[in-house]
Amino acid sequence: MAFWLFKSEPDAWSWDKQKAAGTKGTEWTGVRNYLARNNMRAMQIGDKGFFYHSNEGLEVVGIVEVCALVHHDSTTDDPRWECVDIRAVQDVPIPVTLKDVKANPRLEKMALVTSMRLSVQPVTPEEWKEVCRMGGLDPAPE
DNA sequence: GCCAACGTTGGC
DNA sequence: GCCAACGTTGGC
Repeated sequence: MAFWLFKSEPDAWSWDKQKAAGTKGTEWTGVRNYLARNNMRAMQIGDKGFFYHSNEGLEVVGIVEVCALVHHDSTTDDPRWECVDIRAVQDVPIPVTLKDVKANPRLEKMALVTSMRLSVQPVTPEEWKEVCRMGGLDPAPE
């Protein structure tokens, strides 16, 4: 199983809305970046991800799970753009802020720091465990 | 609201 | 195929 990080501006799509979408989940639409799309192409059912609020909050607020493999993004006619479906799994009890991530030497290589603008990012198992620990989720959900 | 970083577009 | 111009993202 692989780990990921999904970025969203709370104004556009917040963690509350994601949770309200329930276990059926929602399409992660609107990605118009090849690298981000390729990350979604690599996702498997059951892969876990962090839900990160950009612009406002700047923190990891929840855990999500991939519940549908990549398929065409219904919000565009352009066949290049695809998306997966994700569903909320649980809150992160203590949201992990970008500041916290930057201040932690074990997370200095995290894409959140090094590839600031990438909206769908891979997360290593080590980073996953560390962010979960910081977020008050211990042991980390497998 | 500003601006740096970076991805994309388009002229050559 | 290069690279300058442009647009967008996202932290501050």
